Amino acid sequence: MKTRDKILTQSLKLFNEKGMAQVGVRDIARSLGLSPGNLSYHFPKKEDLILELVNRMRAKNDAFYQQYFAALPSLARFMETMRGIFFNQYDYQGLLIGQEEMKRILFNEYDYKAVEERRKAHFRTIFLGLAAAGEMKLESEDADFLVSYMTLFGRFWILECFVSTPDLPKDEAVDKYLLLLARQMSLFATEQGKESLKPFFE
Amino acid sequence: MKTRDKILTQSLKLFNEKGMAQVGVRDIARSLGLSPGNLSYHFPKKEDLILELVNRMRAKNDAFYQQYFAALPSLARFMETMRGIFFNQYDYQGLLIGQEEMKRILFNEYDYKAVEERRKAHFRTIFLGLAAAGEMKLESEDADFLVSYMTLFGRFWILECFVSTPDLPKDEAVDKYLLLLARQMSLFATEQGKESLKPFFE
DNA sequence: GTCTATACAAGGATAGAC
DNA sequence: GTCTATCCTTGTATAGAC
Repeated sequence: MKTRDKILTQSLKLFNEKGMAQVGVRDIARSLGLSPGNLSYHFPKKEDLILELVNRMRAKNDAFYQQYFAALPSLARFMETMRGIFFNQYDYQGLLIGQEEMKRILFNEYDYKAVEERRKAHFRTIFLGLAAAGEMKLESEDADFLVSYMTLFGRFWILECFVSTPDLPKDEAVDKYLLLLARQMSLFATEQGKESLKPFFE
Repeated sequence: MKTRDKILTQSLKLFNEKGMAQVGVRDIARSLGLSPGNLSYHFPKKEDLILELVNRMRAKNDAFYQQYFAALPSLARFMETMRGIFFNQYDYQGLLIGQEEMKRILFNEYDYKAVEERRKAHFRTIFLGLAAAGEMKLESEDADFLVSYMTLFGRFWILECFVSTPDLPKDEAVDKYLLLLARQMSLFATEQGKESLKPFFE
């Protein structure tokens, strides 16, 4: 394993354990038996390290969405997709919980407005697809409402999880919030859609 | 105005503008024409300053809830209460956006598990009261579901707001998320309850 | 009680030797 | 690619003036 990869793996581990702000570059270097300067060689700024981790997390999330769009839409497949994403978010929890630092870093790096627009359009496509497939019944402004719900819930379920129940194991945590998501979806599901959601209520 | 109050007011202003982590004790002192040591006299640790601000925010929130419980429950009055609280949260945005630091500070200071339990019980009381008053129709696990929704939404609407639309003015921001809340409530509202919610859809 | 001056430790970052 | 030495900023603490 290359030093660069070792640094990334170890950093994520430490960030997940103590939070990004609580882990210094010296901590990371020491825990790998490297000099702080060496770490600076691979990642000039702590920010560069974090950004690389963010990109890896995003790549995995994107893969899940691509998988979803590769076959016919159903609420069951939507929920499976979100399950994969929730687990992925859990694995990168350290990045998602340091909101403040994250926000600053991402705002500098990306055109964040465009990213947000894509994010919204993305979910809108998913929900309209589910309606077209007969899984959901969406009237006038229901799609907008669900998109707003999903962007907030999909981003902050993990923060809520670690704030309100810090000791909940990974599987239980994901199941708990997937169940909440399924309940919300079922409020707009057709009979067919409710059938599709059944496995998530057991 | 006493120095102590000046410090609190100015700190909140700076925290709201740049975030807690980006504002140092020296920044606060300089912007008030004080020495850093003087600030240390009034608040030995930055944490003490933040905790005092948190307590002020909580006191205001509590006042809104007390007002709600002082009269008969209705969805209209519930929404009015949340409006007051949302505005208050907006005014203290700097505290609520620095999640990571906040979490660490609060976990050290309070029995956070107990606080979370009270928070949940609190919303449960509100929703069961609304059901008893004929404003909502709650079946088997609907109350649990709404409590989970409300704790997450009530805590993170403001983060979502500043992440996804950083430039939205205060009034529009609060209206936007109150509307989302009203939509969610209306999914469980009786005819009477829907009537009560009408003003929030205009 | 209120404030200034100052010192110290820890963190991010960089320059330059090997 | 790796290391040492060094700089600057930040949170924190304290001695001592008024």
